Amino acid sequence: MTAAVITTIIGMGRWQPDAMGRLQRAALELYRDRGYDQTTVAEIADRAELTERTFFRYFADKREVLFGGSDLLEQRLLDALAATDPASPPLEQVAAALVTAGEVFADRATSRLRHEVISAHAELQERELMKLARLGAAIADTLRQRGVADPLATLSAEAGIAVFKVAFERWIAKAEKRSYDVLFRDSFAELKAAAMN
Amino acid sequence: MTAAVITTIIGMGRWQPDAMGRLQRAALELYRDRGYDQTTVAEIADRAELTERTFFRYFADKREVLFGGSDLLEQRLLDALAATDPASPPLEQVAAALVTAGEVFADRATSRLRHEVISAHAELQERELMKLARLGAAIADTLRQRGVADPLATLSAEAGIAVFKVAFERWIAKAEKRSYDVLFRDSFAELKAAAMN
DNA sequence: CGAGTGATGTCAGCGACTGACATCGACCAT
DNA sequence: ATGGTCGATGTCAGTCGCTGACATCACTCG
Repeated sequence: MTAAVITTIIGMGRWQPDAMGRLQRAALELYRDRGYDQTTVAEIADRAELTERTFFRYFADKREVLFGGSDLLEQRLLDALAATDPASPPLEQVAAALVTAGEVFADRATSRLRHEVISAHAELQERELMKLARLGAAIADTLRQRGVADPLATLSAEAGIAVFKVAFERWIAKAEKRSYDVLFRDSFAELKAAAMN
Repeated sequence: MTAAVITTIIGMGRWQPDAMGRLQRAALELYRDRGYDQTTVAEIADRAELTERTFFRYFADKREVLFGGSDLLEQRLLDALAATDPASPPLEQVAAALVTAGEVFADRATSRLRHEVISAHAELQERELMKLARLGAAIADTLRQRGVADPLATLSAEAGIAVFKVAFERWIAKAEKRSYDVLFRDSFAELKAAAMN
């Protein structure tokens, strides 16, 4: 392990370092430049100086290469949720956790580029929706473990995800300057206002 | 056209009638019995006494064959939304429309079967999430056309969809006897309560 | 020094999906 | 009636996503 780290740092091992990262960058560039469906996995692998077979060892399919960060987001989110006051209203717990989890986002320009690529292709949107749904399910699970009954647990999780989607879209909108947490809190306040009638 | 209808009714045309319906039924049965990924499109086509090529003329891909009703749902939903009071709070408009749109659901047993098949396969869940996302986008568009500003329009649509998902899942839960509209209204009330803190 | 390991490559194959073209009853105009 | 058009289907060949089985070979460790 130590030796592996050293060869990674020095970059003189049998293989060039960071194969996964090379694949991710190659894919993002090609998807951006030629479009998702005009790009073959073989081309991605070529650009990363690897083979198609190796691509599929790192990523389950052609879409997954764009969603490397979602495990990290989920972990951060669940940690943040665990740190909230279990006595506070569930929706407030979820909102607080979603604010905290925003720390893991890459810089705005990168997030914007990635989101543009995803928005341009239905298959990629489907995968993104799936990641968010998993996130919602994980939140709901945690709430249930904390004693929140259904349907409140599921509803709080789903509503939180809805606010998250809106806040994230606002955050990467052109010319938007406000920070993610400001936008999230604003969107959350708007949801509460909308629900009070 | 008249002749086409007659041959369809009598069923003596050059081809057996209702090719699309035969494909849908064959697919649902095979997905249920052998699982989605153990079923090939060629097998579905065979059971429907058609060819693979014809399958792909009716459905864009192997998943889409399970989602024939979603255009109808969207149409019904937008009609219902147009019929609500534009002066009422947007979230109330959305909720009212989602109650009405529930009329298009097939009987509970069929919905349950279809949902079981979908729940068993991630690829199918992705497609379902995409359909719901499109529904949400259509709702938000209509609200904006009616003068509702963003982010309120998007938030109302997304929150409505969240309630819909929860209500639908409850509706098809084992042993559930209450009607969809009762469950929707109950879930909606729960969301409002959750947001009032 | 030899055995084992792990990241990668090679190869063959299946199945989803597509474009181009063929078929052939039904329908229509003359 | 006759010929021409049309529309739903079939045939065929090909590309690409994805997988299992097996090979390679620098590196590591005993």
